[in-house]
Amino acid sequence: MARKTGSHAQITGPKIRSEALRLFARHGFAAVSMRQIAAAVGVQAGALYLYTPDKEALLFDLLKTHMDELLEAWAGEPRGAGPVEALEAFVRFHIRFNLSRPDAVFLSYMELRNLGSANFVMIEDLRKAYERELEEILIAGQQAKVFAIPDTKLATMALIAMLTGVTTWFREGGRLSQARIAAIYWDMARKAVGA
Amino acid sequence: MARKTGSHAQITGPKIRSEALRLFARHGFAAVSMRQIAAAVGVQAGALYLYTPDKEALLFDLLKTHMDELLEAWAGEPRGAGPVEALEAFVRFHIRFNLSRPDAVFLSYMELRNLGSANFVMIEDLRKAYERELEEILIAGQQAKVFAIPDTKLATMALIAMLTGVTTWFREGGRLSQARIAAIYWDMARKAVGA
DNA sequence: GTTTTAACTGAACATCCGTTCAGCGGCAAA
DNA sequence: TTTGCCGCTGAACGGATGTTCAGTTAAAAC
Repeated sequence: MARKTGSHAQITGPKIRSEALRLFARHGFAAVSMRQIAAAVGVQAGALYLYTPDKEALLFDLLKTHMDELLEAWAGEPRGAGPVEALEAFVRFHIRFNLSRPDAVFLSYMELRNLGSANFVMIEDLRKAYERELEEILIAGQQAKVFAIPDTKLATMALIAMLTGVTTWFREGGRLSQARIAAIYWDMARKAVGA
Repeated sequence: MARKTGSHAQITGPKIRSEALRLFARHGFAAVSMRQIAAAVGVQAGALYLYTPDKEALLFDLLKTHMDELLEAWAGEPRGAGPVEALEAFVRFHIRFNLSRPDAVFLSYMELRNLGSANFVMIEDLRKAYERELEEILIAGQQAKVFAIPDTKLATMALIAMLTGVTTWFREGGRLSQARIAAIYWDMARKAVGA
């Protein structure tokens, strides 16, 4: 046997990435074998190597794509005039974006350690760039005296950790809607920075 | 060769747990082999099975011990009279305890998925019990009208995520001392709940 | 000084791992 | 109708995996 009916290159590639993402997020990078991914795609293990040079590159591709999309989406996000409006935009954006990609968020926070050092640094830098976006909002608000923050760096890490945590417990169709959750988190974030 | 000079049972057991904890936290449960743990301990792989029935039981033991110690330490922690004082005690305790055991904290949040369902539920229940401790403080403060929280359950998750996040970036000897960090986080937590 | 026992070795088990590659079937262009 | 090649198979590679166990030795018990 060889290729099944029809041409599949433009289906198989994306499907490998989506199945790998799902499996890595569920069981962890090291716990998922190339054969498991292949089986989920409906293909033999060898075929995966037409789309990725090796297993780590597959993980890196998923993480890099996620971070690129995150930064690009935030860059295209409308935000208000002042620091308070900018912070509200960031809070709502972060929750909305992360809840739309729970698997990728989980991977980004858990599986960085499975990357070689060069790849690790690349993802780490993208993450720092994103954190810097929030910190600049906090610094602007601090200078405009609309925020009261003892340390903008710590506040950045605290807020991001708080917001990202939503992905660990949120379930679609739960007690609260996504909009309600975002409103509550914005309320807490606003108070936390003294605005 | 067999046993080296001296009796080692009371050394080897704890050493297996501490080395396994370190390696699991660094590389992930699935990525660490029994032979790697054995090598770190200074023993052959087969000897590990005198101390644990299998690899998953070793992970479970680490997680269970961590959660037990966490709950026990909090139970023995002095806390003030009112909800505000209790929240301050919780914030400072959580940061101090988690920073003293970064590997175990990391494991607890990342490797639950490698547990069988029975073991998973046990650890999950202990975690819920700990979260409940915080929520009860928030509920008490809400009723006493010293806190202004839209939703105590969400506030619980938000605060714990914020506080636990410290372990992901804190490095001994960094820009800020642990006491200063705890003070800043307490400031933000207090504001976030409207106290 | 002898026996017992606790602590560990080292080899073996079947199975799985990531990765490579010669070959083949189905499709499109000529 | 033939040719060429894209997308994939299926087997194979060396090595690693978790786990078991008969055997061995140092120390403890008598």
